[in-house]
Amino acid sequence: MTVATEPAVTPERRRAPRGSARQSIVAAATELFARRGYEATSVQEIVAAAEVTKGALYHWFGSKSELLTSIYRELLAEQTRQLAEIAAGDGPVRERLHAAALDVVEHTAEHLAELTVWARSAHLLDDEHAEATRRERRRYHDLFRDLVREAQVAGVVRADVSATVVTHTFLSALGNVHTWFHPDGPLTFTEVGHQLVGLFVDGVRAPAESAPAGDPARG
Amino acid sequence: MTVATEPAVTPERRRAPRGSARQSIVAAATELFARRGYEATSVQEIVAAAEVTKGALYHWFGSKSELLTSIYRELLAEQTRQLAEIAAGDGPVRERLHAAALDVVEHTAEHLAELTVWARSAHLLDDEHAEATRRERRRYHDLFRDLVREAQVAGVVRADVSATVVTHTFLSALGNVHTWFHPDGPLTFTEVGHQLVGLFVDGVRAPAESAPAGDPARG
Amino acid sequence: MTVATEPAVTPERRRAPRGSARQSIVAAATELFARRGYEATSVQEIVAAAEVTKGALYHWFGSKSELLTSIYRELLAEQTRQLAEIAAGDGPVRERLHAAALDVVEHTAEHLAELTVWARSAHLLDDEHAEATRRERRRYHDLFRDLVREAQVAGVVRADVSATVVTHTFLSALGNVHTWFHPDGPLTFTEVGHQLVGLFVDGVRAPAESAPAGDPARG
Amino acid sequence: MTVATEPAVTPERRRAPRGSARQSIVAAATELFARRGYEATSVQEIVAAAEVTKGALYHWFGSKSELLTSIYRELLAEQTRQLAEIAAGDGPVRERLHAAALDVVEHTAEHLAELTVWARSAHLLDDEHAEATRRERRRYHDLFRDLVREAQVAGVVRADVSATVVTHTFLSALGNVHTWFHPDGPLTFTEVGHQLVGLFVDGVRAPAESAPAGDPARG
DNA sequence: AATGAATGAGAATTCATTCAT
DNA sequence: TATGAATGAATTCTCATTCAT
Repeated sequence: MTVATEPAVTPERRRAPRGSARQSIVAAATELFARRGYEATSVQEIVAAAEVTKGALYHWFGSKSELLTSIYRELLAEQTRQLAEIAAGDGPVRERLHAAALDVVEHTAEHLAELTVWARSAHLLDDEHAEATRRERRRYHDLFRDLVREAQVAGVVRADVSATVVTHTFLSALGNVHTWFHPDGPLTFTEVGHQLVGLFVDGVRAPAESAPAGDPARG
Repeated sequence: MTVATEPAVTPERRRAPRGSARQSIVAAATELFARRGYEATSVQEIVAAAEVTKGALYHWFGSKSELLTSIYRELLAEQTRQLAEIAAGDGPVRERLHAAALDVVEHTAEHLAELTVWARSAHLLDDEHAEATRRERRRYHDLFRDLVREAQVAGVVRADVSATVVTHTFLSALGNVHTWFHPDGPLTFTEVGHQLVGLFVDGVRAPAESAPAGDPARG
Repeated sequence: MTVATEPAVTPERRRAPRGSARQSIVAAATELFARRGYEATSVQEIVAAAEVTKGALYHWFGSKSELLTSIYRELLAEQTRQLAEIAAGDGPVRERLHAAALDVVEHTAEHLAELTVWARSAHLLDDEHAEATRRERRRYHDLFRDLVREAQVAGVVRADVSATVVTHTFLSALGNVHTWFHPDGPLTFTEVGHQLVGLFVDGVRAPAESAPAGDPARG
Repeated sequence: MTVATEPAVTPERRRAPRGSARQSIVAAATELFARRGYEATSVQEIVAAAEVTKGALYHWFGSKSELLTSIYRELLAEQTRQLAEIAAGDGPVRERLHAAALDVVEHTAEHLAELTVWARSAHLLDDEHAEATRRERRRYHDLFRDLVREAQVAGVVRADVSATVVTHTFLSALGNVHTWFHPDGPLTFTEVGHQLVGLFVDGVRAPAESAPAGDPARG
């Protein structure tokens, strides 16, 4: 109070525009996590890339895992919003389900890197963070499963396999495209995604053969 | 124990003689990696659980990653052997493909924990180990894909989706059952696995509806 | 806010006006320092508990140590005031000394928590703060010692032990009651305090035995 | 004792003689903790002073607090051993009690620095370490208290003050000599200690005055 | 075939404090 | 009379690995 450290006029700002640190951190972390993996990326590297200090990072995020969680939750929230919108549409359920499936494909394509990181590192999180995310993830899953159920009731989707299994299968087949998809392969991610939806809907069986009784594949 | 890993003629023992430290290490590591993850398990914890010393571990394994790799390669080798045998059988391709699919399910069920570890941690390995495993993994994949191709040629599997995509989809759907399967749920793993094969073969579409022209689900 | 802390006529405000942040800070810090220790309490925790911001704390106190020092100096000032008053009384020295001793007991009982903090953390302070407090503390000590000396001269207190040792012993025995006193034990703090004064005055020797010549305990 | 840390012939030592790291660490830590305080001493400083690496320190001690605890427990064990021996002697209880008191004084004098550290920092320890030490500390206290009780029963020590209070008072008066004793003052520590035992035994009252009825100090 | 003390580099995190507003 | 984002240096601790024995 007795010390007037700074005159009224401040000639120039020291660093970046105020309040932008958080964004830089998220951007840098997303990029680094995606490229090198969560565990292999040190907090030091993140702050260096974001051009902020460690203190700033810990001002915004309580821990490295909270940072990871934050990134994922934003993604998840966006995707959930989209799915909820599609599911609440008023077209026939078959169309809504199909649109939902394609939406998952699109979203996965757009955020392949982040989702890959998540898939590999979620198990490292402490319970606190894991729990919150699990609830949100579950909400997303339930939304999709309810759509599948609606389709089963409407006779559009086979009812001899539980909606839960159908949902998990589809979502995890997509959620792991990162393990084998190569951007420089013959197909774009979206093409692959559409083939995948096709497989999911019709199965691998050649059309000619379609569903004869006593099929051994029915086990 | 029930598996005779030892062919009649073995010129020299491959590795560990009578009940040695090596086995304890592998057992302990498998269990810990599965329970806590590879990165979260320290070498110290492994040797404590295996009741051996660090020196012993480094006597048998050059590094922590070599230990992880060893565990996975043994699994992979066994699975590849079985698949090769099935693929080389002389029944109709449809049956061989189906048997192969069920075999993947069974094997996955038996080694869920180890496979989970692998799925999460493979990306952490140094190039040297990664490369060797990738080659073997690729061999397994190719074996399966060739079977799919054979089935496509025979008109048993639809040919409008690449055999590679079909293979990856099936394998990764199965490879990620660990993310959602709960042993105390209503279905056993094997039941889930069979439903999964069913889905894979016939798709989710309700039979009645089967493949009408101009289906919107066909995009 | 509901409390009118403001007497009608106050020439100038000493410090905090109406229910200000300063009081919340002192209250919160006292409580936290007492419960968790000075070093283990972060400035962040203090401001959270006081429901003010860091800036506010640093507005009122130059540093964390100044905050600690402030708390202690207020206590010390109060106690010194009381002691000075008692010492300056006009009763016989024996009575004044006894009253002083009981006053220490009462005051210690009332401020056990804060005094504990001080005893544990004073050594951490930077020289500047340490010095100021040391002088005041010394003044308090000297006041008590002078009373003891007066009592020695008057033949009320034994003269074969230095007044300084007597003073320190008594004050430090009391100053460390916190290490062993439990509020839920059989005695109240005040009862313990009185026993302590009794011990201090008469010693532990059984009265019957009192002071025979050549007592081995005198060694 | 059973371990001969020093092999007869060692061609050349890389650094210090094998296995000596632990001792260097304890020595360095004791010295630094005593001089600068526990919290103010960093692990870095300890290893620098001990000429070992951080890893070595953490090989021998699980944490900084474990190191502190170890130092104190050794001290406590030694003191307890001595006290037990004295208490179990076969002289009259008055003599044994007196010997015990002097032993505390001697031991405190010898280890003033370490005990000071402990007094100031014990409250920082995590529960695990605190608990173990508390039990041992309690054992020491009980040993002393039992001796006091025995003396009370024998009529050597006044019985109107609980043995527990007597014990605590004496032990904590001594345990806090560090707060006021200056080595360059007029008295040696041992002299002060003996005066203290004298005070403890006979009280501050001048002999002539001894215990008249209705003494106000008895309140 | 194994020991286990020691390494050394680097990890995440904390924290009192500052300062533009 | 505050605010709170940002600092930056220090802190404790971890861990895979080595190596003399």
